[in-house]
Amino acid sequence: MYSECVSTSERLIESTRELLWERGYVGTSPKAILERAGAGQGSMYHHFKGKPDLALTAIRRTAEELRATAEAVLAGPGTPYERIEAYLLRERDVLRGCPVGRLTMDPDVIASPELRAPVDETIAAVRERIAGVVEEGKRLGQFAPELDGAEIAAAVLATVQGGYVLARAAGSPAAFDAGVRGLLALLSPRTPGVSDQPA
Amino acid sequence: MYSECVSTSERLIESTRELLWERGYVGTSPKAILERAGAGQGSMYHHFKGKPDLALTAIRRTAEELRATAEAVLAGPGTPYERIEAYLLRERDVLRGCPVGRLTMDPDVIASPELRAPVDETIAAVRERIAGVVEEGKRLGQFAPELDGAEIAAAVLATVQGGYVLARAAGSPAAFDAGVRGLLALLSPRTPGVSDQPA
DNA sequence: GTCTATACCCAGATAGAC
DNA sequence: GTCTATCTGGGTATAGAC
Repeated sequence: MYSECVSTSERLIESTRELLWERGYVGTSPKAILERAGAGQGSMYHHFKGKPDLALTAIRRTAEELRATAEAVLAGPGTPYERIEAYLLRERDVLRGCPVGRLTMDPDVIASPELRAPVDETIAAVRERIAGVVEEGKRLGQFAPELDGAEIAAAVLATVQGGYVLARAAGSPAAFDAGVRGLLALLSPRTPGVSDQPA
Repeated sequence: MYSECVSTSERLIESTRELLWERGYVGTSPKAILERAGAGQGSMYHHFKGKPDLALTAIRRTAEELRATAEAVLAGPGTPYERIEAYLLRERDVLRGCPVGRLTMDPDVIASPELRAPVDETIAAVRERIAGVVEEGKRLGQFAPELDGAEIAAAVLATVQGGYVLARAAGSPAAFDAGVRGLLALLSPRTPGVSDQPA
């Protein structure tokens, strides 16, 4: 219920973001959005051309937010391994899943190039960012030189996205954590030159 | 269009399986099922109590099939690493995603213990099966003894499920393949006692 | 068993009053 | 800008004829 904040159009966007996260695109009706935003039909069609237009605005904002969050962790302090570790271990509302990744299971989103674009671009950007960190780690001797940065990045991102699937299937975040620990164990720097176990 | 095969109830189930895979539970209407099955309203409500009942039957069958497919590969010939490799590299219609995993993004499936149960059980079973293979590999010295079978299994399954997400976001199977190759590189047997590069 | 008819509410959008 | 009709079609289910 965003009834008490800022402009009507803002409340519509934020309500849509929530509902897209909770129920996806096909599962979200204009009516549900309006109820949550505390607005009437007219407001929505005044500010937006329709459901796809409003959803596009909401998706773009969510995508941008996710990108910024990932960037903050991946550009943070620490060795490459530590930054990837921080990305994987970052606090998440695991059972809610990824607000961007879940859209890939939405037939109407995938069918619309416009709606899919922000999803695609965001995931690609994060992937490239992680790949860069891995390459950096290779130069520092923290990762084996035969590893491919882009492939490891894909595995890291996939573990996160797939972790959500396992967790939601089981109704518990435990499976997500297990997958992350498994990947970190495999990724753990072998060259004892740079330790990931300080103190 | 299952109009030409077996019984009406069978056509209803198969049509539902297809639509659940393509569009998920909230995106699948009884009407669409009936059209694809070439049946009328009456047939559906004669054989099933309603949409949830029919969906449950369809989900159970899909789940059982997936379990059998995974079992066939994981119980196949080869070393533990080779069997996990075979599982990861097995032919998949990547852009269609996982017919079981996709259901975890469906709010109505997650909200219904009955519908979620087969999804949960199937994923848990495959996970345990993979964990067993990893433990076997540890005993053979193919995997490092400090690895946790259950965690590696979660990472393997998550890489597959997440790989679908990356691929669908990009509109190309390449990202799935990259993630799998990345994981296999990390998983690659280090102890040269057992080689994964024959010939 | 299968069909059509009917019901009722919701999805998505438009029109026009305030 | 926002509201309340109003509209057309679809989602989901029931009733009852064949």
